Amino acid sequence: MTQKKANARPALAQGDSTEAKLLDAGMALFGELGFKATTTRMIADRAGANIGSIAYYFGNKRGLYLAIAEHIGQHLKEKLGIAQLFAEAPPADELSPVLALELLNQLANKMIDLFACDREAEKWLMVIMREQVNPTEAFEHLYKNAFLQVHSTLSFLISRLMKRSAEEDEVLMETHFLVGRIVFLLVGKTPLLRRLGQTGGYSEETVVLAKGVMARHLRQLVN
Amino acid sequence: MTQKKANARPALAQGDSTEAKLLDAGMALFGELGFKATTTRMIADRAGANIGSIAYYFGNKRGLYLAIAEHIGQHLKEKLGIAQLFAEAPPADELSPVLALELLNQLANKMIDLFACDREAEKWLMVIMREQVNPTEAFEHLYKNAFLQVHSTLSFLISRLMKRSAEEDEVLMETHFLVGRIVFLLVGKTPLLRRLGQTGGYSEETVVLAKGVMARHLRQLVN
DNA sequence: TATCATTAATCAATTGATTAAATTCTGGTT
DNA sequence: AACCAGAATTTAATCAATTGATTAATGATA
Repeated sequence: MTQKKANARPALAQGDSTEAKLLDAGMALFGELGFKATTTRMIADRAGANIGSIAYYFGNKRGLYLAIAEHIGQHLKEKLGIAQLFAEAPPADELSPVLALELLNQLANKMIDLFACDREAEKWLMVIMREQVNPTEAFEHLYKNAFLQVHSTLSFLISRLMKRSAEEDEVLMETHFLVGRIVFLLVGKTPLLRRLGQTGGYSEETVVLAKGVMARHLRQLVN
Repeated sequence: MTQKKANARPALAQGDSTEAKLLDAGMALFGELGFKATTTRMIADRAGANIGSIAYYFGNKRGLYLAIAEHIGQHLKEKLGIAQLFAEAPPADELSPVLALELLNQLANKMIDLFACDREAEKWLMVIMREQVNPTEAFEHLYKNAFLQVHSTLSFLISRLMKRSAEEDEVLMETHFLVGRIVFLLVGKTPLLRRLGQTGGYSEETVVLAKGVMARHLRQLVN
């Protein structure tokens, strides 16, 4: 029996506590290697902690994974600032196509920066993506708190742009295609860098190019 | 020492031989679960073969994986019929934008069918994608014989469409965005089906919709 | 002192690999 | 056809290494 703390974890493990270091290490490793290929020893080593501490704080390996999934939704929303986006915008029913395009461009650019450049976010973005491809226990949470948040925000803006209803399949498909283009900057990073003759990571010019091409695509949604 | 056959395998293991069944089973499992999460016992069970036969035919688990990677390039080229595409087309330097658009639409539609509907191809498509995300020994082969084949064919057609050089970064980015949209039909299948309120797989109408939206996007490349 | 936290050691289960024996297949000879 | 020797293939059992989990002892903290 583990009498330990089990539940009732302090709101959001902060700083350099063992618990926080395990979450960070796990996020990086699960994102890079996936759940099965990541061993508890790797996590403990990377966190500079003992293997036993995983059980102490999270029950077991899967418990740590689920705890990580719960954090990711917050990370994503903070990074993209979806909340602020609407705070400054007018009420939904009087959002002009012009302003919708402007907001859509802002959000797309933020997403491109995140998926293409943010070396730290890269890790947990991959956790989200892996979970969409091979859903496990954590899928529901990540879908609802991460994927759907972004997807529905985008489809709302696109619906205003196209002067359609946000529930139409065509709007959803456009949204999915939009997300696919950006996601593939991360998922297909290795082959694209090859194609571009670059090494290491995307150059500043490449990111600008991606945003430019994306902006043109978005503009053409209005017609 | 294993004096067995080692190299010199009969061109392409056919039919219901143990070797072919191991390749099939491995393709499905590696594609679904990834290399690490797939055990040799799973493969043997699914193939209705003995665990030892993996070593007998392929040396070890990794050998089977690499053998599978070598088959995938052929599968892909057959399914997309890239060879035929150009057999019927005029020489490269006199390919009009109109015809390029037509060929591009054909290829894109074939890819959509493959990524969205082909339950059998789904497995080894995922092997290709996994390898682009987390390159291993098999990356070089799959990139050169699968990914690059498709990517360079698409970028050539797009370059004709945009009246640009096929080496320009903007053409490569358009190509990558095109591939990303289609790949995400597979990678993001679970969340998109949710969004569309469908279960199981894409409906016929959804596939038609995807092709229609894609066709509009391609048309807009001409401007 | 009593709770919280960390550590090292150990356990059972799983995994990829190996082996030797058993079985099937093949070509050549009578 | 019948037979057989040798190769090819399949099988069951076993091995060492790795893995997630557990435990009891120790250290730190309030």
